[in-house]
Amino acid sequence: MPDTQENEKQPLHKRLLERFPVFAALPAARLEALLGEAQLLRAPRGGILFDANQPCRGFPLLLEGSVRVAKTAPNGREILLYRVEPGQGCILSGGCLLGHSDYSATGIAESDVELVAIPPARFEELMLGFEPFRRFVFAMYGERLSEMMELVEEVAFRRLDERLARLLVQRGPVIAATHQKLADELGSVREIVSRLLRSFEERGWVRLERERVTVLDAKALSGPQKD
Amino acid sequence: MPDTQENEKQPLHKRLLERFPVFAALPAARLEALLGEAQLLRAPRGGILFDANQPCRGFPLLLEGSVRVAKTAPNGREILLYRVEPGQGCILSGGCLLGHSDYSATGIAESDVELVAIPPARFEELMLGFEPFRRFVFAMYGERLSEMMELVEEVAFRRLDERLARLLVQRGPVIAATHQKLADELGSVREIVSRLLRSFEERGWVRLERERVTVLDAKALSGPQKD
DNA sequence: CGCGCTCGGTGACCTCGGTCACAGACCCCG
DNA sequence: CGGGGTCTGTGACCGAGGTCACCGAGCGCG
Repeated sequence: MPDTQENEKQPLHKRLLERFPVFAALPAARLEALLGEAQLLRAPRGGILFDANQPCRGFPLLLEGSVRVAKTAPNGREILLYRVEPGQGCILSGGCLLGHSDYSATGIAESDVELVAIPPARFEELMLGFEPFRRFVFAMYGERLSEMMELVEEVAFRRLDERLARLLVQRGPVIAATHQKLADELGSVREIVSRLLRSFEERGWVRLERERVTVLDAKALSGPQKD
Repeated sequence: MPDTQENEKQPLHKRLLERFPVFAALPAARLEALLGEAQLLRAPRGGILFDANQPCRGFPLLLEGSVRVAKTAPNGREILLYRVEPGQGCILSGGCLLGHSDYSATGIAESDVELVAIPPARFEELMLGFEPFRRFVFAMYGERLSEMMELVEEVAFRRLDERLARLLVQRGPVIAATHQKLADELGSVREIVSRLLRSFEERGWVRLERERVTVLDAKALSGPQKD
């Protein structure tokens, strides 16, 4: 089946399927047509993919890299809402394609990013006529929604040390990030994060180096923060 | 109970269309079939419609009353995520129907509630074959999602006095609720809400009576809270 | 090498919001 | 009318976390 007619398309075709197995069920002809109209976009690390109050021009499917979707406060503080990873689409775009409103958050490339943007008309058509894709998009919505609800709960009720600890644990044994970046995930400020990290270090739970945090005792970090 | 169905069905048919005009486009036969399988449910004020970690048995369309969807913290504090009003469906249910996960929040009837529950199979079928409904559900998702994102921002960055003030303004000139209930919307506690309300009253922005807050100066409330 | 930048550490200080403990105030109802 | 619930007002206290100011350590680079 894989007859190459155009040099560029075939690898893309493959990569898309790799990241989005849902398209395997799409008849070859339609997939071909889809890829013909979709554009492959790249953005460098730090590039702004979308911003509050911008319309959007296509539904993005992420192939490579990761996108940070965050809210920014007037005073410069930020909070991470969620990350878009390869194999996921950006849900916000979906909402704004299907509907009405503009983006209400900012999307920044955390690393160099490659994505396929499906033009609105094609997206509509897919949603309409390709059930697996619809299911895929729906599942994503559902997931994001409950993530957001979790996040609300966390921000409303959990203390910052707990939240930081959880962040460290779930982001693996070695985190390469400045304290500022960690603060920007939590919606806090650098000094506080530094302070807490320091206190974790004093208890032997982590090791601190420049731009790097190493988790030494995940269990203690996960446990209750009383002292 | 379901042998009076003939009597019940006709008004129900009408009421559903009234609240959910989207069904006007559904062929009469299919609507008939749908209503045949759907159940009309009622719950008294205060009834728990769903709870964290419960599966769900149908997609609810709210006809009457309002449902409070909230997260509860172990220590008893609560925060309102959103309200479901007549003419809306409960989005969480959608996610959990289409997918996987259980509820991650609690739904409580704020007043006596009437809803039509569409069984999963019918819901699937509607989503699949009835484009306006699909669009309706999608739009709801998008809307809730951005509401949740707003809420995250608000909880993370706004002070409680601002949030309370906004709540009062947007809930109309007269709010009939205990301070405790207001606190439960904001994710705070009674004493603090009382304190803030008192301070609003001292500035002449509201009038306080038992179980009632009257907004006197919406503009001042909306304005910056500095002083 | 020395300059300048980014990153991290720290202490003083403040404020918002939560906690506790009560005391009236209001209200329904027996 | 009296008494027990619910609602609200309040004061003392405290702790988490934000703000400010500043410094020093590491690092890249001409």
